[in-house]
Formats: sequence, structure tokens, C-alpha cells
Amino acid sequence: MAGTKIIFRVRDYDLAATLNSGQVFRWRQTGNSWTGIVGKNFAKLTQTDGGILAETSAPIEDLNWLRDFLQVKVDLDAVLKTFPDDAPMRAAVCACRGLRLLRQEPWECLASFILSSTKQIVQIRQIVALLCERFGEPCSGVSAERRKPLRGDQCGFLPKAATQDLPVAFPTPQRIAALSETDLRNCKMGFRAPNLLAAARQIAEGKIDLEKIRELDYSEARTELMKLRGVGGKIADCVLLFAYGFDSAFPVDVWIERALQQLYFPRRRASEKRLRHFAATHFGPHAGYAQQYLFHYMRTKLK
DNA sequence: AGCCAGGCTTGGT
DNA sequence: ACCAAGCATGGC
Repeated sequence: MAGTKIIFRVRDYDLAATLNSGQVFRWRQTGNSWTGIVGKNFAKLTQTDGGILAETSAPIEDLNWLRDFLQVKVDLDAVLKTFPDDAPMRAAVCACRGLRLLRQEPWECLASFILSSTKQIVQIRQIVALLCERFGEPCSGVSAERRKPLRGDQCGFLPKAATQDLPVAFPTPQRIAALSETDLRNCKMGFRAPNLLAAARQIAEGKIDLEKIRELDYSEARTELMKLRGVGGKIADCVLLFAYGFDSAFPVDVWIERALQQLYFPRRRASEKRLRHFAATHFGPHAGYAQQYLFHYMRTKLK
């Protein structure tokens, strides 16, 4: 790829664990490298001894979008030190060394998590890929002929790679707001289609301002996000944590519920309410990081 | 309060 | 090869 090559010197950064931990849904692994898109920029990332090798078509003097996305400036040790010193947390940190939180663009993150409801990660990836392939704008620095018009699931005879991830930006709220529910259902999102459509329209009409949410405190921001169709407490917390950087957000899904029950209340069955209260009080100022460690630990090591 | 919404994956036969 | 059950969140 013509363009910029740079190494971000960073310790304790496990790229694979981070990109595979259910925060983002469009990154693809090829060998030791990962390719994906941040905003309108295409990037290829490779784990190296000294840190992360980044290749992108953007000019080298302006890579803050990528530093910000990767959160390379976060002092992970300092974050880990704030975790409670108990056996489950120590095990999770030990098992997932180098796991990080990314900082995503709010709209892509929000839309992805609206689509995530009652879906497993592989299926979310498929839905998001279809949506982007059909309605996303081509990325800057990518020639037009690489964007072959494909019909997604209608070209089953093509090798799988041909239908995967062309370099396109995630479709804007305006673009999605102009679509029909049928267009969206055809991306296999089922009952999530009207939710995504309504949310896109609420945003396109200016009823909800995703940028303004940055200025609010955690609970105000949560209330605001939950005005969007298809956004309950869990999805709001995912967006607050993964896009807005509210480290105190602690999304509770069934995996986390299972992890808390199994690791912290192995004897007696704890009510959902009790688990929520525990989650909100036990993990400290970077509870969201703790949540990510427990989530990934549960999914990859315990199950 | 409890049921419903798709479609892919997993497990049993 | 096939069918049933499992997944997992918000809206009504």
C-alpha cells in the first residue's frame, strides 16, 4: 500500500485480543495483520515486538485519528492498578494481558450495537459487512474499480473472500435514514431493521445530537442515548464505554452476568438486581476496563 | 410480566 | 443430512 508506515511504540497491547473482543465488528485478520477502517481511513495494523506497525494512506503528520482509535497513550498499568485485588480479577488480567479498549466513532458504534441485540459476534459481523458493502461510501485513497458491485448473498458461487469487506466507510445516519425498512431487512437484520432506521432518522433530524453527548456526564448521556429506538441500558453502556470513553460504564450482558455469578457468587444464586449493584460498586473508576477483561476471559478461557 | 422478533451455530440423531 | 434448540436484548 502506498502511503504512511509508522510504528506506535507501546507495551502491553494485544492487538488480536483487542480487535476480537466484541468491541468492533469490521476488522479482519490476515496472518499477523489486521485491516480495517476508521472513519474514512483504511488502515493495516501489525503486531510487532516494539509495538504496532500501522500502514495507511493518510499523511504521516495527521495520524491522531489512529492514535485516538487505538488509545495508544493510555497507561494500561495505571488502569489495571485500580482494579479490585481479588482472585477473579487477577485471573482475568493474567489471562488477557494487553487487552485494551478502543475509542470508536459514536455513530458506527451505536449502529453496530443496535444490530447486536440477541446476536452472536459472528452474525453481527455479517450484518454490518452487508450494510457497509451495500450502502457505505468508498474510502479515501481507494480506487473506484476495487468497489465491484456485488449482491452479497445472491452471489453464493463466488469465493467467500470476494464478498468480504471492501474498503468503505460506515454509512452515515443520513444515508440510512433515507433507506427503507426492506433495504435494511435485506441485510439480514430482522427486527433490528426498524430500530436502526428509527435511530438513524432521530439523528438525521437532529432530535439527538451524538456530538453533544460528549459534553454530558455519564447518567445524562445514558438517558439521552436511551431515547433512541432499540437502545436500552446495555447498548447505551456499550456506546458510552467504547465510543465516548466513559470508563465507569459497565455493560451487563448475559456473559458478564454469568461471569459475575460464577466468579463472585459461586455458592448462592444472586438476583439480577444484586449483580447490577455489585457491578456498579465493586470495580472502581475504570469499571469498563474490568468488564472487558471479565468478558474476554469468560468467552475465551472459561465458557 | 412475559412473550416475541430472524438467522446462524451447535448438538443430537 | 437433517431438525431442534440455543443464542441474547429491547419493545410492547
